Amino acid sequence: MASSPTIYDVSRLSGVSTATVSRTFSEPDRVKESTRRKVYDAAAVLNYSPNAIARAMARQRTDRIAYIICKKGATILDEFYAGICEGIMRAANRAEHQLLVSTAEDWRLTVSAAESKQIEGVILGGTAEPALISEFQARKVAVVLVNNRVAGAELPSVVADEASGVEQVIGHLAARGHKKIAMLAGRVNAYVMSERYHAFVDGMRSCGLEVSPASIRMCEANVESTEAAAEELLRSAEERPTALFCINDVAAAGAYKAARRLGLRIPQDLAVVGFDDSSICPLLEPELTSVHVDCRRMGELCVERLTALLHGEKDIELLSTVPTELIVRRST
Amino acid sequence: MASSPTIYDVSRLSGVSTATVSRTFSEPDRVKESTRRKVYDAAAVLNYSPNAIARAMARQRTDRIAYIICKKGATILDEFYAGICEGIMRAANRAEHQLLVSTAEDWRLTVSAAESKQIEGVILGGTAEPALISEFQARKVAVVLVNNRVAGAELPSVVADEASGVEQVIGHLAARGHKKIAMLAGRVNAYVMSERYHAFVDGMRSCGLEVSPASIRMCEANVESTEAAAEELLRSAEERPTALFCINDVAAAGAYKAARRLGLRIPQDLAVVGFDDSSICPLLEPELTSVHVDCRRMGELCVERLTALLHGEKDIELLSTVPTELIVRRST
DNA sequence: CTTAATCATGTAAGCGGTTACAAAATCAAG
DNA sequence: CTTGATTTTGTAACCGCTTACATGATTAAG
Repeated sequence: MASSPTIYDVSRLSGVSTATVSRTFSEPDRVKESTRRKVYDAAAVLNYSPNAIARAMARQRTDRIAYIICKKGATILDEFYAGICEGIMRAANRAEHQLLVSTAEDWRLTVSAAESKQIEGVILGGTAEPALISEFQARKVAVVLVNNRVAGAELPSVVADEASGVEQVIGHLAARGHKKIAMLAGRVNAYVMSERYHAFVDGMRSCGLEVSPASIRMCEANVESTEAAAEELLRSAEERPTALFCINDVAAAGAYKAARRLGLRIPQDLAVVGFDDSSICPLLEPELTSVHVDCRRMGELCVERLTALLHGEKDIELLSTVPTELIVRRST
Repeated sequence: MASSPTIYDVSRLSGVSTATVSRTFSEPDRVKESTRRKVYDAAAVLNYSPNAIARAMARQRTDRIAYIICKKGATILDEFYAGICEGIMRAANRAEHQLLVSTAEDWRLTVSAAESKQIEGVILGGTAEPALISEFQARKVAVVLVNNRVAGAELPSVVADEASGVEQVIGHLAARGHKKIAMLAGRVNAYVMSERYHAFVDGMRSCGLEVSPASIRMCEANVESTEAAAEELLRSAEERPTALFCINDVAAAGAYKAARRLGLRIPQDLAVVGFDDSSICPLLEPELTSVHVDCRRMGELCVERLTALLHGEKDIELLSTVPTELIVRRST
């Protein structure tokens, strides 16, 4: 760290007061053109740049936000949350926010860490514990949810347009003549799960297709579990579904395996659709049709909402929805 | 943020001086048991926790580090770098470091951001520009490299034991009777590329196997490119290789596609091995044999090295290697 | 019971900025 | 050339914590 030049050094060298130097850097318009030049020159000579810590201290404002991923097990490794993180990073950078990233292993710890680190706003990704949320609110930390909603709480949420995504899927399959469409509903996240589930049921109904209870299978969101569930589903004699809508791409990979084991060809015997359009889609064979979710955009929106909250703006949109788009590939 | 309680409030309520309160929180042993209790009690009543910013200001030490991913295009979305990030996050948390994550789109910006944000140490992931590194060094910011090495620079590097991983691959294939082993060398990262390449050549030699120039194909590290390259490689009549060592798992997925197109069965007609043991391995059909790299551990080691540097320790290990392990699955 | 050494605590001066307030400079109009 | 309004600059008091140094309390040794 050595001893970097301070505002005093710049003040001395440029011959103006420290107040003026300070103003030159934080509100350049409030200082006369000629002095501004002098200050900039001196700063350049000294290689000075303002100390963000001292500034935060004096301003009583840190411009610091955090992104906390609330999901057991996977964290930033989850491609979806990483995509959101990416968007948050970019936007935070532009808005000159400092970004701290962490996971919510233990919400007590998380809160106290946030407290001592003087975080002003927090973006909670995934299924945030209500206790965590209210703890933040009690401490006047601005909160934005992403990929989640909490009924009643007056919190801005950023989500994907799950309903539209699911509709597109069903529309696409129906247009291809599929009537028996089943759903493989891996348990990913309470909010997402529920959205996609209801959208599926509604979508089927509005297309005049039947939803038998047997056509929806719940399971864990890993390959083994989804493979087993898919196999059961495809085996259930009666009338084997001709298309399978999977709650996410990993579940679809499980379905692929089950299909292969049962000797079903994709897409001839069975159409498969995933969700998220993650990087595995083009790697699978055949390439997987999936619903694209612009998670970077979601991250950016989070920062926008948070910034609005921090600026005390009124009438902040409480629900921001990012469009989804079906990417048709060779699995349908 | 409201106005949180300060050390003065605690001082007043507990009846001791601010200095004692401060000591109670930063060096509890230097204060008598009974007063310590009083202070803790008062702090609990007020719900006080020390302000990290003020502390950093007074101590002239921020305990703040950054992880900068130096890779065009992909960033935290790259599973490998995300894994490292995960490890860094955990370790930084334990060491009570604040962690800032960013990408090095433009190294000038990156440096100046780091400067004003008072970062004490930085972990550079991937191929860091030499200019970036020396700029940090000039500013007395501790630097640790991960997944990269720079000749001559006296910087701690954390890498995976690529050589051993490649050896295990070749040993495994040789033991299964493969003689014609080819390499699909997608360009991932200068350091990694070069390590795996040389390890391949050396490993083949030491197993007494021949490396023809035609048996190594270079290409970009995406599916399309690797698929095309693999197809060419497998078509080159002469003597078709019976095993394919791919520089990473994505490249292996490309090889899968090429094999399928050519009607080659995996593993009967062609064995395929990847590298990184990423989450796609168990999703592919057949499941992909790959070299596991413990990237979380790499992240943790980075923080350990960085902490050592910051503590001014001497004799810091300049090269830390994380073991790799071949995970045999059904593709070989 | 001193005296010196040790331990525990208090006083107050920073750390590097910001900003309320006051003073000085500049400008426009009479 | 005044006068008042406006712009620009300076002075100095914080922001919340740490820590060098001084002081008071305690303990061990003589």
